[in-house]
Amino acid sequence: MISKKTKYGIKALVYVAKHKHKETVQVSLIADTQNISPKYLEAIMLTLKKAGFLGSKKGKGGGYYLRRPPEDIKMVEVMRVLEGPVAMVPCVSLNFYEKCDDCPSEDFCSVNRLMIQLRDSSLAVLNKTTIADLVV
Amino acid sequence: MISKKTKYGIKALVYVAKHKHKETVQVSLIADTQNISPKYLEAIMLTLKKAGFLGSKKGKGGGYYLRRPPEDIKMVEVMRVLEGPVAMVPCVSLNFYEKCDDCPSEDFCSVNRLMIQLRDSSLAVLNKTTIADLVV
DNA sequence: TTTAAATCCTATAGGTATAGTAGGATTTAA
DNA sequence: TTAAATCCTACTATACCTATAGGATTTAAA
Repeated sequence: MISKKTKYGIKALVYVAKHKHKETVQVSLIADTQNISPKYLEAIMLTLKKAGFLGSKKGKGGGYYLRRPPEDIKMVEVMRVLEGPVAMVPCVSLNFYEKCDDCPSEDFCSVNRLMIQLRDSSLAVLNKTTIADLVV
Repeated sequence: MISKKTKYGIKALVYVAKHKHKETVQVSLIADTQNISPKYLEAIMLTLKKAGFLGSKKGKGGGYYLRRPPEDIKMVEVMRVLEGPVAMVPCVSLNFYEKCDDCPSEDFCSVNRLMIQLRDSSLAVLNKTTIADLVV
């Protein structure tokens, strides 16, 4: 299960992507139309900005805009920023690798190989899908 | 990320599957060899028993055994029992469906379609893999 | 110059799930 | 009778999620 943070973040990115390049979109507008808690969404937008997906303009008439063309933003990047690793165990994560405390060797771990397959099947989807694909 | 419960549960099933049919395997042995907290594993084994994967024998010389041939136990069943839904959002779950509070319509939800693709790619892996495949 | 609108930032709280632990009840082979 | 094993209930500690609160800062426009 993905977190609401991830779900909200994707919805917000798609919403912003529907607007013209550099046209600012306010958090309050996104929150209203997408049924998201405004303050919570604020924090999510900050995260997406720090990750480089969004730019912002402060003050009256300000808001957020996409910094990259939507067709260039792969969902795998978005997921890693919002949700974390694509892999379901740290020991098969490409970007967030960690050794398991309980496994003496990954080569002989029964779970390991299954998780690699799941990771790769998810990566295939997330690598070929972009924000532009989610804009209807 | 899957829970340790799921990881431990899979390892335990695979461990039991390596033994002869109806030969009992003790929780303490699995816990020792797989580096799992014995009491925690106890609870997991109970879950797997109630789900029909394992049978048990109480008392001295007792333990757990597989109730079904390992090549008949699909990983998708195991995952659903231990981890819950395969889908990453309830609104695309086949076995644990729930409507989203925030979405007025699933047809127009940008997240929905991506999550269906992720679900199906995971299902493809989990449907074709069995416990027997994880036994080396 | 003032005001309102907007992002930005920190701290905190409440709820829930995870990963156990504790202690005993029950069953069974030897 | 004893020891070994599953079975069962209840509890705890920690971390994470989902916000909320309150303000600081910046900016356009009146």
